[in-house]
Amino acid sequence: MTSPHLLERTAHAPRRERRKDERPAELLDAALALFVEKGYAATRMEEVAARAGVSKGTVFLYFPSKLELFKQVVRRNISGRLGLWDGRFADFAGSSAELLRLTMLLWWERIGSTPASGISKLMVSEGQNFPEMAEFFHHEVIVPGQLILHRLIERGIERGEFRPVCVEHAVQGVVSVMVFLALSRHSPNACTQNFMTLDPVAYLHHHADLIARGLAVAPAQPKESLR
Amino acid sequence: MTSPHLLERTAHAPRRERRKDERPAELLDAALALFVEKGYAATRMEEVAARAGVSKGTVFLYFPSKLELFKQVVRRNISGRLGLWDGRFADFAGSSAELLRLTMLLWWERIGSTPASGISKLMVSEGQNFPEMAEFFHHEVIVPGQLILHRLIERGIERGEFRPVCVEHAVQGVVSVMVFLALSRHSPNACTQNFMTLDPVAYLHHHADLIARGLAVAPAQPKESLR
DNA sequence: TACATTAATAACCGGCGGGTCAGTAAATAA
DNA sequence: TTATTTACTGACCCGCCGGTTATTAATGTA
Repeated sequence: MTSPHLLERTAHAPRRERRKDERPAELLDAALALFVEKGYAATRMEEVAARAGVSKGTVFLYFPSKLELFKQVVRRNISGRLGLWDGRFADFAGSSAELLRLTMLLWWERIGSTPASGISKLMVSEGQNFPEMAEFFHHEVIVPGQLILHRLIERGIERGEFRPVCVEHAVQGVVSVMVFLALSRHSPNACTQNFMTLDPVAYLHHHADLIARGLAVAPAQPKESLR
Repeated sequence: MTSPHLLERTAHAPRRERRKDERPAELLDAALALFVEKGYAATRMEEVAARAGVSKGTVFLYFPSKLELFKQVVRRNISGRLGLWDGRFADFAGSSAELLRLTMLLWWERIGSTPASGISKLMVSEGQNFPEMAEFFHHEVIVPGQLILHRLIERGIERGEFRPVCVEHAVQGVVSVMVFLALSRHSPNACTQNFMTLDPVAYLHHHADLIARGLAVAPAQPKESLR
């Protein structure tokens, strides 16, 4: 008997297409979706290939290893977009509190609300098992990302808008808000059916207010420093 | 050359010990430690055996499969300890707010502060990939655990201490506090070097206050209902 | 010492999955 | 049309790991 899929295929599409330029992006998108959906270790290279409509061998034609594929995914979806913020800082005229709010909302728009936010969960759950992956993520995302926030807080202090708090702690506070939001979006029914049903944007506004108020130089009553 | 470890072994201990009674507990402890440390999928049965000082075959002598081993770990460390709370409810004389605080602190003492809390993270990160595991955890831990909290909240309402809020939502609020605490303890340097350095007990007291205050029947000003 | 029982072992099996490579066919050139 | 290049394929390799089993030795009994 003749193979049935061959008949089917020849009817409408060539079983082999040569599209060198589009492949990498398609593979990276497929990989991101699967990494977020199933985790790094549990995602098989053949699945990535299948979702991109290609054979397993082709994946290794464009990416030398699974780890390298992951790194490119991170670059494409996170590190590569970190430059967005740099531009905003130089010519921003408003208050640092507004800049902080803008930063958090921009993060949500460009990263948090996209599948890319699933990578955070991935680092939490599998970073331990793949040291090289964790290290890469650290100096490719964590360090530059915190640098952006660091400069933001310092800007506020220098302009006399924020109290001279420990910058590291303040950065920590901002990061934890975003991390928690990212995590909650990618744990379907973790330990209780989706334990964060509230509106993410409202959540961010709320914490932007909270942090800005906590950092503001002597607003109302003397409060403990934000940690 | 003769095998060095053989010489070593014969010097001080029999390479084979028959201790039928102690093995299961030792294996379960080893398994818990490794599951929490490396995750379920990444933990190899041979590692479990090694940590318990036994060969791989012995593990399967006591537990028919990896999944069953996991289930026993959950029973030993979580479900099996859930009965602790039942006793407290019948003869407890104090206020429901105090009972809530007691419940949360007891959770911390018996589960949260022990390695068992790592299982929560495990469910978040791998539940998706192991449906049977997730289902087991759900009706072995989630359901009975939430039932305890459910009865606690209802007790408060019936006694006129709490407002007649949606019980499910209130339960959700309590659970999320404990889940977050458990998660933060088992993500070494996730996305920012240990992003929760504060004292867990203080954290629980703080939220116990917060929730009790939020549930209290008309305390000061009319506030939005706890969600 | 002889023997039975059985806890524990270690060699083994089979499927899976990351990675390889000889070959195939789609584009381009001659 | 023929020849050349190369994007793409799929069969294959091999190490890993969950699970099995034949064998071994520790213990109890007499």
